[in-house]
Amino acid sequence: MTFPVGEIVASRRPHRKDAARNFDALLDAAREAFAAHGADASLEDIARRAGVGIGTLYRNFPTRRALFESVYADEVDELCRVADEVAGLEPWEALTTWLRRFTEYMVTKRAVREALNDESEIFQACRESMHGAGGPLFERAQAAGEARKDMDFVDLLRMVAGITATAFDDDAQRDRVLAIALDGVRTTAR
Amino acid sequence: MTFPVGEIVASRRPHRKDAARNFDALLDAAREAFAAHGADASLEDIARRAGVGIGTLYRNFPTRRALFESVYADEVDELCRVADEVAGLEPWEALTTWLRRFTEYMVTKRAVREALNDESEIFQACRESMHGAGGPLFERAQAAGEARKDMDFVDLLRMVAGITATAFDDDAQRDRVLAIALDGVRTTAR
DNA sequence: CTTGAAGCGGAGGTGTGCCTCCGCTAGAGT
DNA sequence: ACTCTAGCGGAGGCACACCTCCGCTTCAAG
Repeated sequence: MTFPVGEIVASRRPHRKDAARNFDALLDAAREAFAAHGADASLEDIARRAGVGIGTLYRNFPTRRALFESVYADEVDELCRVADEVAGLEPWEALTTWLRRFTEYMVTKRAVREALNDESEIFQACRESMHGAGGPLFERAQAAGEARKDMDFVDLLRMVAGITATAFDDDAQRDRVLAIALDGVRTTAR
Repeated sequence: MTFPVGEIVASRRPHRKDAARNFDALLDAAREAFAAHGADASLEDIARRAGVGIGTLYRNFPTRRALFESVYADEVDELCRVADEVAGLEPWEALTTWLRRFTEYMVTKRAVREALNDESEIFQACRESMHGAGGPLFERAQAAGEARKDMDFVDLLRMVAGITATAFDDDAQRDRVLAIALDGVRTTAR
């Protein structure tokens, strides 16, 4: 089941044309900055890259946390949408396709984790939302005898998250390593 | 084969008693700080925790990089020693035992990676040294038919490194996930 | 015990990021 | 076209980390 976390962000988007444009530019710049510099990207730098003044950043996102949450919620929303899209594929195929998209999401997630030590409301909602979206894919694979039964969805996400967070020599190596680990998941059901 | 990277650090250790004590305290404090705060741990904070003035830190480690390298080299040295110790165990057992120690080392490594974008001499030496130590363990497991042959030692390290770098709910979960991924490595040789 | 030099520590100058505040700009409703 | 208000931007005060420099301390060799 998909829960529209993204709407939380959408509802904060200003109505005036210029303001809305700035809002979007800030989110984009922030996503990039978090991917590149992690949790301690400079807010002033984000504003600069978005082509707006620092004041505008603070008006839209009063705290550092608010900015993180918005970028994060946006990403989760996209992830839920993908889960719906792959619903028609074969069980194992659907799961791995979704996991591939999940790895991209992890770039943002890592920065958020770093920044938000304690659990915020949105963070909690996103977690639930994501589990609601991806969990069934995994359970379907288990039911089809394609995934081992002595692990749960959280274990799987942690594994994939970890592997894709490291620096690899090239994409080929990352895919190879991920495939090997997934072989462990596929190992005849126990 | 073990290459004594640690001696590079040992050779920099001052001779005077108080100076040597400070040197050690700084390395300890730095290791802790890097583990806790990553690459951007405050040098002033490290000096404070070590109970020395900031000047003393800079005398021993003129640049941020020098401090990172020393902590890192120390850790690698330890890792090489462990590789020798497990040489007597069964192939698979030896490999996994060493990998367990490797996961601890990763905490330091991650901070170093963050800090040292470009490749330094010591960094290179450490990599070689570590491969010299751990590589044979993996090859022995491959030869014994305990590890798949369509991956190399670097792939394995990346996988383990990634998995152990993520935050887990508890140690049990981390061990479980790591075991599953290693099942993928063990999968009947191809 | 004496003494010289190796080593100590932290004050202080510089840079950078955080966040607030307020005079100015430009969109939207009439 | 006019207005009025939501929204803009960036100057500036504060905090903190980096790194240098130099007068004081303490080790250890003779």
